[in-house]
Amino acid sequence: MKDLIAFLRGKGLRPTTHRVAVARFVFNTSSHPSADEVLNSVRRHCPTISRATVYNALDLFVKKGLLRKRLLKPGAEVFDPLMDAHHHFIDETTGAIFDVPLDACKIQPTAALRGYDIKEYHVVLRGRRRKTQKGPLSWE
Amino acid sequence: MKDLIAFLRGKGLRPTTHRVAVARFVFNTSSHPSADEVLNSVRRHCPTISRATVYNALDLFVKKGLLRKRLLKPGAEVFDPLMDAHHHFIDETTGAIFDVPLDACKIQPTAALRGYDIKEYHVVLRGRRRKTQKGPLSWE
DNA sequence: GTTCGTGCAAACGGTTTGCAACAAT
DNA sequence: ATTGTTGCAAACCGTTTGCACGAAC
Repeated sequence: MKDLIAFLRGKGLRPTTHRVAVARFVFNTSSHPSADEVLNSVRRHCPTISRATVYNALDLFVKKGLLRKRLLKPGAEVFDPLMDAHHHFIDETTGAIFDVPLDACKIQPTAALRGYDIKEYHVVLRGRRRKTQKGPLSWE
Repeated sequence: MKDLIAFLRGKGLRPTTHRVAVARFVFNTSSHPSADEVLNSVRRHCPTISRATVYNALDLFVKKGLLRKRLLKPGAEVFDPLMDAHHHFIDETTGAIFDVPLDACKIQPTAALRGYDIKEYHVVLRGRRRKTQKGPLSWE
């Protein structure tokens, strides 16, 4: 993808083959993959890439503000390419993680939160996804 | 503590010395410790206890519904003795985690959440705690 | 030729597991 | 005797680090 190369270059990152391979996967999924899932997926099309290179690329993307690392499942941190503030829904039967738009669950901070300067908040919803819906995001 | 022994026994757990030592620490802190922090604290008063015993006790407490394991900081899961649904505030300067009552941030689910059967939700607030407050919980 | 990127392997930290000894019932 | 509990050590898994080679500027 041409614009991925421009995207990386625009952020001051040299668009090396491996970096682009990692970027192509991680910026085009909403599956919230762990680093090892990224590694395995990228290896399908780029079998020579090493674990360290994937970790380097992901950490670099996080440091440059292209990607976010999130605590959403036990055992491994996951990567989320959606940089705008938003929330998450976790299907407790499948473990699948869905993005939820920020305004889908606005909170009303009450007096109990006096004493806290809230810079951001993140809601994790848990439950089951109804089967009648289609597509990963009901708001798309 | 006498009632801790009764508490454990009431849940079908034999109140062994080590189990009570773990329980005494973890049910009387709101510091959201990791398993290793529990180990180190318990070892101060019970130097012989092994890592496996602490992990066993904590997992047992979680399985019996006395304790909750939470994804609140990177690197290690933390334990929370507050079983009623509630939220958390994380001070981004100190990393300290504070409990926040459930009704302190009620959410208004919007139409965007059609398609999700929400069983529970958990809000993580981030920011800074104002110094003028005292005590770990502004609602105490 | 100096910096940056890569691969490999080792190290690391938190957690889990296998096993033998022991205590409780 | 059977079951449950403990300690030790090793294994395990995700991640980080050290280092040498190679590519890019």
